[in-house]
Amino acid sequence: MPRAGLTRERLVEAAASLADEEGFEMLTLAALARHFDVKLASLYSHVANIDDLKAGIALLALSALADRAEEAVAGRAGRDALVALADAHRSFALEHPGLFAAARFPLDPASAATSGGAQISRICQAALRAYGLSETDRVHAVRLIGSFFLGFSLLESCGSFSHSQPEAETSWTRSLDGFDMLFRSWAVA
Amino acid sequence: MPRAGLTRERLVEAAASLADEEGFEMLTLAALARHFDVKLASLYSHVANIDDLKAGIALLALSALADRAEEAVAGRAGRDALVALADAHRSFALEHPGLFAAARFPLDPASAATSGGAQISRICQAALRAYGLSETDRVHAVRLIGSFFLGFSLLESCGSFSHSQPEAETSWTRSLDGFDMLFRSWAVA
DNA sequence: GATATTTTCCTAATACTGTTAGTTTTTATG
DNA sequence: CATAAAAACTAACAGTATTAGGAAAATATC
Repeated sequence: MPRAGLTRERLVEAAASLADEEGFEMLTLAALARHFDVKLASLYSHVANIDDLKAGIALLALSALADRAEEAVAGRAGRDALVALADAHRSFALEHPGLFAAARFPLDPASAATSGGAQISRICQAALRAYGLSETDRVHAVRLIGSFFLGFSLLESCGSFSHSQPEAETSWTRSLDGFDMLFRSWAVA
Repeated sequence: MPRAGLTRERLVEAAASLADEEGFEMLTLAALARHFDVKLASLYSHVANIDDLKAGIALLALSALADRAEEAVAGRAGRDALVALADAHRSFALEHPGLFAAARFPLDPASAATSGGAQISRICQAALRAYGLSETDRVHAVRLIGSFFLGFSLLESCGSFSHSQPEAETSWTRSLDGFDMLFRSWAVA
């Protein structure tokens, strides 16, 4: 029998696609093996176990989100940068629910520190620079919008907003306008 | 052999405790059966399957959170009500991580509509009444703070804030002060 | 109180998933 | 070509969820 040509990278990428299609919770080594038409135990030459695979997807997801965020804020400042950053997060969550879920898989501190997560934090910091906030207020602002992006995306994608008027979209832009105003009011003289 | 005296209610409550101790993801029918010193299959006289059990925990969690929220806002208005409501959410998330996770288990529309979730939404609406917002702005405000409460609690409990200064607590109160200011600026004349 | 009935709990069996150990087969290297 | 390394396999085991059907306890009925 010819070899399947498996690779840790190919496995992680295929698993990421499966997660987007079927849900990160539904992801299973057995399903991944079936996808490559390979026996389940064969995967263990490339990943240590299922948590290792999931950590790989998490890193991929954080990296992809960081790329989007970086491109979104490039050449923008102030309100424009804030809105672009926000939309990058939200569209990522809506287009890649599996990756978005994977991004919250718990990582060991070492991987976390060098992951796209830390990168995203820096990008957010930079995106808010034009507001001229103090050091600590910029941290508060990053945590505020990060929490909001995450919470809103979660609630929207599980349908929490779909049974009341108005559209989720409207609340999104209204909130972002509010944050813009708030951060301008936080600005130091 | 004497009977164990199982009940759907006892099962759901014990499972909720297990979820708080070991994590909602780690919850298993087998572990629950061991807890009651009963065979696994015996549980099926009281719950339909594991999703049914999880849905039961979700309803319990939403109801418990609604109770906390209701008590928190009682007799308070404006900023006081907002902060009390926020702290009720955050303390619930920190004290009951398993229940907090369970509260996001997907429910069928029928259960969801009569669950504590809908109740919490109404409590939030009421808590913001003193700001004198328009109908739609009150919906936006509820969605905004709901997203923030959820996102912040998630990030805090997975340690996202613990590797940078200042304390998460500080960002929490700073953000709530910001929301108070924002909603006052949204108020109609 | 004896009998019938319902409910609870059990045993047994099946189907998945994840994991490890050890073996064969392919590929790369000298 | 011979040999070593890596990839994929077979086989086995443990854990979880689920269903079917049986025994026994609690409950209802006469």
